[in-house]
Order: sequence, then structure tokens, then C-alpha cells
Amino acid sequence: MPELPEVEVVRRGLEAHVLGREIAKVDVLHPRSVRRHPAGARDFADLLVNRAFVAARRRGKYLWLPLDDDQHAVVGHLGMSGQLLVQPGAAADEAHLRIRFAFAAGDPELRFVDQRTFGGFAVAPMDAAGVPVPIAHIAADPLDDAFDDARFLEALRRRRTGVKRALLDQSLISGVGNIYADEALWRSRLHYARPTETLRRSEAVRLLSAVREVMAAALDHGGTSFDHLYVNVNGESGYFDRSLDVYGRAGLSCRRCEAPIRRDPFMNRSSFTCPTCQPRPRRARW
DNA sequence: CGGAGCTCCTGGGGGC
DNA sequence: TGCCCCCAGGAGCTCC
Repeated sequence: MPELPEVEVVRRGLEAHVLGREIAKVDVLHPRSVRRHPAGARDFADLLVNRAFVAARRRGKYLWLPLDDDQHAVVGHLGMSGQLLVQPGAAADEAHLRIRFAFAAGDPELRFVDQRTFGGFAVAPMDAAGVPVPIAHIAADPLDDAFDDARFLEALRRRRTGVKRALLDQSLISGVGNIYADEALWRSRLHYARPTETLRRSEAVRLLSAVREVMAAALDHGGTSFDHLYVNVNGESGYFDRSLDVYGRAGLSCRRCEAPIRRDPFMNRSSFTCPTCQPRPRRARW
């Protein structure tokens, strides 16, 4: 389950391996992987052949590769299980290979492998700022220079929802998934059901700092992975679950106070909290 | 229009 | 051993 730091590692890999190379052939092996390309798989491939990627960019967990026509980009999301692999053409196809990008100069080729097919790609026009139109509505992520702290803190406290829901809302702040939301809330000692409108400014500031710390720590380790499905662009698995303080630690003791970590159902998934460090607010909202 | 809930998908794992 | 069901999750969509 790649989160922002893992996607950044993939972006760097793409930058190193696929830029400036003429695309010779694109095979779409599963239609669902191009479902965000309305004109279909054939059109997706035709728009890319004889073109080249000139950059590798990211916003939140979205990646895009601008083309040498200066107008379009391949844009996509890895979803839960997506991997971008740089592989020799002679390597056997992976069990869940969905898209193959082969280059005129030969090896290596780029492969999109995705077991659960939540991920996918499209060719889309870019807006004046160079952002693909389909993702122009996504907020900046907290590691982006363009992220406006003051504006985020204001918008957060104007919301009328639980603080974790707000963290997961990509129109407010992008790139925060379930794992890092729980980690950042634990660090800042906030319960997921805390109503956003009751957050003191200092608490909101602490929370934003914690989000950045969690992401930065993961990036330092070359991307976090808690799932064998996650593999970086070179196919090497990152592994960093020792750094997790609460996520997935139900019943284990809190690293701060030793109380047993609890797991609660949350939006058809889970939230992990320390009942002592993160007491449930009297007026809970989620 | 903001907020909340549903849906897509696959394979690992537990229960029986 | 085999079958069934639950679970993981981002984000687009729909509904109120």
C-alpha cells in the first residue's frame, strides 16, 4: 500500500530510468488499468507511441509523466497494490502485469504491475501550470513547496467533521492515507474523532508537523512498506514497519505509555489509537 | 455544496 | 482439503 513517501521513491526511479526515451510500443493487458482513459486502451497506446516522457512529477500519491508535445502527460495512481517496475524485456511477465511500455532503444522497459487493479493510468491534457486536468482539484501535499500552511490550518478548523476524515480528504491535503493519518494523530496525541472545529490552533499546527515528520522519516528510509506487495521502481522491496508506532499494533503496548493500543472500525477500515495518549473526545465526530 | 456512505477489486487467511 | 467469508484500502461517485 504505497503512501506518499513510497510514491516519491517511485517518482525518483522513473526520473532516473525512463526520461527522454522514445516509446516504441505500449501493451495494455487489462482494460481496468486504463479505465480513467475514456477513449480506451487503443487510444491510450496510440497517443504514446513515438513520444517520450520529459519529466516525472508527483502531487500527493498521483504521478505524472509529461510528454514531449508539452501538452499531455501520462497520469496515474498506484492504488493499493500498484508497482512500476523497470525490467529487461526478456524478464518473464509478472502474474499481474497490466501495462507494458517498451522503448525504441530497447532495455529496460517499464511495467505497471497491479494485483488489485485499484490503480490505473490515462493520457490527459495539462493545465497552464503543467498539472494534468483530471487531478487539478487535488490539494498540494505537505512536502510540496506550494503547500500553504496557514491556508490549510484555517481550512481544517473551518471543517465540520472528524479530524481523521479531514486528513484523508485529498481536496484539503493530499498524500495522507490511513497508515500515516493514524501515525500522525498518535504523534500529536489527537483522537481520530476529534471535531475539527474544536481544534486549537496549536493542536492543528502540531498535527501538521507530525504529518511531515512521519513522511520525512519514511522518505529517509527509502519509502516505507508494510506490505510485501509494495516494490519500488527497481523491484526492490522496502521494509520499515519497525518505525510504526500505532498502525497495526492492536493489543501491543503504546511506545509512550505502555497502554494497549486499540483498534476501532472506521469508515469500513480501521483506526489504531492509544486510549491513554489519545482519549476519545466527549463530543466525538467521525 | 459540504459531508457521509458506497463501491470498485483480488488474494491471503481464518473458521469450519 | 476445500469452501466461504472477511479484510485491506484511495478516491470517485451519489445522495441528502
